[in-house]
Formats: sequence, C-alpha cells, structure tokens
Amino acid sequence: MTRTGRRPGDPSVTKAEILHAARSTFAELGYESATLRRIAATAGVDVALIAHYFGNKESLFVAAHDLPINPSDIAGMLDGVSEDEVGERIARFSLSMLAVDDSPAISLMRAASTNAPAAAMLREFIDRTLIDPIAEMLDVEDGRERAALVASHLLGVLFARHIVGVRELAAASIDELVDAVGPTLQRYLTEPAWSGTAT
Amino acid sequence: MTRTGRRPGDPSVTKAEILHAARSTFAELGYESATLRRIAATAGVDVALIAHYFGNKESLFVAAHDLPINPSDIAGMLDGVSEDEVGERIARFSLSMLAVDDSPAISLMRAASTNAPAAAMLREFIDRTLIDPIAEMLDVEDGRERAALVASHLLGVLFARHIVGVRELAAASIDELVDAVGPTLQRYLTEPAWSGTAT
DNA sequence: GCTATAATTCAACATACGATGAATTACGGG
DNA sequence: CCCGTAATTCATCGTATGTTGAATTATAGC
Repeated sequence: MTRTGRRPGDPSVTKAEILHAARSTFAELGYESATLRRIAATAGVDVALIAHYFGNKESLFVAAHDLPINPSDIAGMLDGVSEDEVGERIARFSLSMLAVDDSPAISLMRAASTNAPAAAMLREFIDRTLIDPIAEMLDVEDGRERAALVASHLLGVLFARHIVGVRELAAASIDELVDAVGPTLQRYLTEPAWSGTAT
Repeated sequence: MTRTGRRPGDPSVTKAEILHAARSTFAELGYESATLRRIAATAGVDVALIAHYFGNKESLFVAAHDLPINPSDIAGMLDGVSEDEVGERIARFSLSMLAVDDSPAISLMRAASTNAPAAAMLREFIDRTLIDPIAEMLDVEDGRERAALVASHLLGVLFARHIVGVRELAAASIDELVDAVGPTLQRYLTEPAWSGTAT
C-alpha cells in the first residue's frame, strides 16, 4: 500500500473532495466544532493537505462558502413576475434552495452564531443576494427595510426548522411553508407604508 | 495578598457572579468558544471553583439558562388582551424581553447552532414559553402551527438583528420593530385558515 | 527519458482546553 | 473557642486543536 507521496489521478478531484467535506462538516457542526482533522478524514486526506491547498481554517471556510448563489439568481427570478406573486416566488425560491440540512446557507448560519468573520460573510451574503435585489425591484423609499424583514423571516424559518428543530416546522413540507410564509413576505413587500422602520 | 483558601464575604454572591459571567460569555461567544477559563476570569475566580459548584461545562450552561422566562409570563400577558391586539402584544413583549445582546435567548440561540443539547434546550424553551401558551389561547386546530410560525419570525428577527447584524434591523428601535412585525404575527394568529401547514 | 515541481503524507510543535486532586483558608454550629 | 465543613486556589494531567517542516511519490514540460 502506498502511504506517502503524490498519488495517481487528478488532483483537482481531491481538492473538490476537500471542499465537499468542508461544506458538509461545517454545515453539520459549525465553525469551531468542525475540526480540520475531521474534514480531512471525511475527504480521505491528511490534515496537512488542507493547509497546503487552503492555508488555514478560515480560508478553507471562505473557499467552501464562496459561491452558493449569486445575486443575479434572485434578480433574474424576480424578472417578469406579477407584483402580487412576488412574495410566494421569493419564499419558494429561497426555501427550496436553502432549506436543506447541509446547505451552505445553514452552514453559514451555524458558523455565524459563534464566529464573527462568518457572521460578516452571512451579512454580506444577505445584503447582496436578498436585500439589494429586492430593494432595487421594489424601488420605494423603505425598500431595504422591507427586504430586511423578508430576510429575517426566511432566516427565522430556516433557523427554527433546521437548527432548533421546531417540530411543527420540521414536519412541514416546502409547499406548506411557502403557502404559509409567502403571503407574509408579500405583505412586507407591497403593503402600503406602515408606521415604518428606521431612517 | 490572600491567594489561596476561602475568602471573606458571602459565597452566594461569588456563585452569582459566576452565573452572570457565564451568561454573558455564552451569549457573546456561543457554547464552544466560551471557555471555562474565560468565564472564570470574568467572574474573578479560579476555574476549579466553577467545577466545584457546577460540575462540568454543560451543567454550568444549563444552570445559566435555567429560568429566563416562565411560561406563565406569556400566558399571563395574553390575559384579557383583545383578539386584534395579540400580535402586537406578543411582538412587544418578546422583543423587549429578548432583543438585548447578552440576553439568555441570544445566548441560547448562539449555542444551539453548534451544540445539540443547547438546541434541545432552546426547542423546549420555545415550546413551553411560546407555542404552548399561544396555541392554548388560540384554541383552534392548527394553533400550534400558527404559533410556530410566530416563533420562527421572532427568532428570525433576533437572529438577523443580534447575531448577523443586518443593518436595517440593527438600526431599528424596538418600537419600530413592533410596528413592523406585530401585524404579521397578528395575521398568523387570526387570519382565517390558509392552505395550511402539516398535520 | 530526465528533471523540476506539484501533490501528498508523516511527524511534531506549541497551545489551549476541560477535568481532577490536593492544599489552604474562612465560616458556622456546638 | 474549637473543629468540621465549605469555599477557594494551585498545580497538573491527558487530550485535541491548528499549524509547520521535512520526506516521499507521481505528474508534466522539455
């Protein structure tokens, strides 16, 4: 059995396996509890190889979460949708994309809870992929506040369903969630101005 | 300077200081990153004293989060509130109680993200202090599902505001949040049946 | 085909953690 | 006033972590 040294085959698949293992391990355990050794073991690789490719743990985390969704996805999805369907559309798109136990979104949420850089990543991600495009589409003065409320509700559903494991939500299907949450998002987006959020 | 041995004064205040330090440290850093040594340092105490009083880290965590709010608080607060004000009432009560950076709720949320026992604690807490009393008050078939949606939104606002630090929500006052979120909760609670959540 | 370079593992490091046991000091009941 | 007991610290252990450097093997360019 060959133990040390370079092994035959394409190195890029090894690298991809590391990223895959990192994603699912971070998603399952969060940033601090996901150890490099465990990720390496999952990827069938020595710890040092991770350092070789990614330098340190934080860089690996960043690399593993870099391109989950790009902002144009949401923007494109909103294209040509009638105003009164936009809430359901956002709910369905976001939830079906993100409501999976080992999705990068859940991973980021887990990590963000205990790790400041991860929280910054998630904040930026929410800004770029949710708040920015939604606010731009709405094109009203308090658009960002409305979009932030939408984002907060989606985050809450994901948190309650996948992290806390609230029974009533964990038992619900995506369709049922969309039916329940969609109209709420709709209301946040198109209800005529209420007392209002911050300046 | 006295270094070792028992020190003068009431030991119960020392114990209380440990619990206080534990709460704020867990709230700030989450379960894994909040080290016993740091908590001890914050409390001005040696690590071993924590072990003496609480046994191990998990027991300390449980002790530090044991009685933040009891179920009757919510139940009592809902007493005699007219049906169309209940959403705002829950929003105001929950948010003013929980929307503080070092509140036990935020601490539990942080810990729940990466620690299964903490997630179980939070799940039970949500069940007992939110879903149970609200569902009982509603007294309709899908009461628990409605209450779970309320809880998820509240969790989302807390998560987005205090953990992720979404600007638009962090900048908003409690009153503004209540104005925005209250009607949504109201809708979840009293809107005539929609397509529905799980069985 | 040779060789420089990249890929990969092994071994080890310094550090920090949670836990434990022994020692020292103050308190409280008789 | 004395003595058992509780409160508190010190010292240390075993373990696990992230990181680093040296050694070994396959690949790719000439």
